[in-house]
Amino acid sequence: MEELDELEELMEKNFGDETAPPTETFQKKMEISFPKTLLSRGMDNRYLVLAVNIVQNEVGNHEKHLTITASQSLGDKELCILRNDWCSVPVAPGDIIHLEGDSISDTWIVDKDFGYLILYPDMLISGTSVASSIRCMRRAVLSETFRKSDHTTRPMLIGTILHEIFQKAVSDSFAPEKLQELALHTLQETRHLKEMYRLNLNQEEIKQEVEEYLPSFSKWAGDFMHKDMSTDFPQMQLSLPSDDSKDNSTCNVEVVKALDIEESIWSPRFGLKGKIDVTVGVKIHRGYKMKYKIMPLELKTGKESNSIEHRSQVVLYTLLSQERRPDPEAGLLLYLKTGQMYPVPAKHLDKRELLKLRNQMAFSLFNRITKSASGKEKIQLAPLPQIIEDYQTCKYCSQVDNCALSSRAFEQQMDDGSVPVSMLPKIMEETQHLQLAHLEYFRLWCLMLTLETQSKENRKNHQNIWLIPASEMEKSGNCIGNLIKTENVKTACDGQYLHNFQRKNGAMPVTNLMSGDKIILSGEERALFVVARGYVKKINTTTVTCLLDRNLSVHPESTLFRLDLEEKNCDIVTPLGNLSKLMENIHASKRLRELIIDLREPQFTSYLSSVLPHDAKDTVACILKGLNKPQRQAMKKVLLSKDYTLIVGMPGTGKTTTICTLVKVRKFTQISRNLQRRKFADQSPLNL
DNA sequence: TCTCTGCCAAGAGGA
Repeated sequence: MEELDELEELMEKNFGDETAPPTETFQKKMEISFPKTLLSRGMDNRYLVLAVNIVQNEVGNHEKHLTITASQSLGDKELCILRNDWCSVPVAPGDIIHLEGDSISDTWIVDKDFGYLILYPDMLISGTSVASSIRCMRRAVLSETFRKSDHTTRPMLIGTILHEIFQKAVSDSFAPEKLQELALHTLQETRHLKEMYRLNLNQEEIKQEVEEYLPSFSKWAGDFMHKDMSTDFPQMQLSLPSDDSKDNSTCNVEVVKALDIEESIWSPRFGLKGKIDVTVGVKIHRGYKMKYKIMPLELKTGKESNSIEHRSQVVLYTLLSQERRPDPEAGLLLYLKTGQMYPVPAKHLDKRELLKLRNQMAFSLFNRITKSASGKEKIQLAPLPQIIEDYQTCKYCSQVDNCALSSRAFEQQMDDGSVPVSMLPKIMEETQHLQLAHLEYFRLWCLMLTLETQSKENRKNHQNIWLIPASEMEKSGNCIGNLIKTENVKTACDGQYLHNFQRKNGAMPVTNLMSGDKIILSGEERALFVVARGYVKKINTTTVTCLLDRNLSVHPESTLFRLDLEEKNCDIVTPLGNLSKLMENIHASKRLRELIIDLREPQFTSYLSSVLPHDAKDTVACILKGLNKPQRQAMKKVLLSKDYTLIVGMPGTGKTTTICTLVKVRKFTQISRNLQRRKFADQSPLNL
């Protein structure tokens, strides 16, 4: 019932009359769906949009006027005027927004030169996602929705390995013999070896390809890393927004040191998140002037494209950086193949356009359900961003299958001309293996899973970390604030650090936190939130021990930390990914579709002897001894099964026991089969 | 009001 109410509220929110003034009931609803504490002023301001009006100004241009409030009572209203392209932001009454810029006498103005509006700022979207939306918004939205357990490719693996080598070298040395050593070491790591095995790649071949990059690493270090004579750094064209316009735009860039690698930043100010490859301290020499900046350095191992996507990623990282330190105003883009480095100034125009893309994406991801235009109460998935007509982009798109599938399942039956005719053949080609029943199944379960997330959306808690002080959150039992580090940080293993914390004054508060809980660690200060993530290892009345993914010994002893439970959100990423996989044009999926959608009856073999090896019989009989008759019958059925067997039973009738036994039997028969195979191999002349 | 289920993550490169 409660979920239905929430759903109705949602509908109301999406389809309320945009221009109507907020009525009493509307305000009441808003109070229910957005707890008052989530509105705030200041740096992390959160405004609730009460009304949206399109207004024509004196010059005849359109403006969007938002009536907004950040006050608890919703009574204290302010005005936000959106000009120029900002008019296109899909903002509606009931939305939460964040505003950057200045407000003069309770009026905010966001135009092409000043200010930003961030829609649903607590929805954090990754920088790479936003950058990928430049070419195709639909692809960006689809890859957030169907995050397939995508297979790594060879170039990706090499990219990952090279990133790691560079990141190690930057805090160690770029001397050729050192690089060689770091490369060898990295190539030997189990996770990389596993990937090579999966991709059926030759280790020596990968090693060779990796080694080809190393001279460029050294060249880059020679060109840009700190040295005594600061005269021969390569010339670069870079002017920062804060530079004097009369100044020469040519400068020398000197990388003084690396401050962090893989720095993970969440920015609820810009609604973004991401990981910065390398955070570097840079001296910019211009004539006799010098500026010191801490900038993001983004590494790329592929073609030296200096593409808009790559540059945008850097611009977005300059926004993330502002969570932790002063505005870097620019970032660096380094192509590891050649050692060529490009400076990327973060201009207002670029930031504005990227944040507008982020808003569009946030809109699509937030409003996933709509009422159908024709049917009165019919609930359905909201339309995805439109299909683009760019054969080149689609050719290399990792989401073509989901794109075509969604088009067939959701769009083509609407027949509203939203699908470009020229793309129809491609869509048919991608989906010709699916029958109507399959599309119907896909449509139904996409909707059901999406409805499930929407009904649970409000329970997400991580915005509490930046919107609610620890002292307040502690009352819920899911947070502990006012913590300081005690003892030294111990390295548990690669990328796992053991930390001890104690209350600065007094004992631990009453808490629900237990050993094994997933937690987010932040500084009590704004600049340090989500500084690490990990698990509670041990907790008692005085000390909490955590295993974290970052070493916090770099922070001063006096730093105050808070620890928040990372609540499990409703995760439909996996089920949606599976749903997408079920529709793939591969044999395994075809078989599963037959069984699951077409309801083909499962098949069984007739004799156990054909599934159990001869010499395994006694042992299997022995394993089965502990089971009762119905359990043994179930086991037999499972062993004879070619497709699947459903075991149905009341609680406590022993389904789990049966499954455990099944695992034992499978394991044993596997061993016994392998032994047989080995015997055969030993006898064969090839000696496999 | 509590239980259960699906969860490591943002980016690795391609044009």
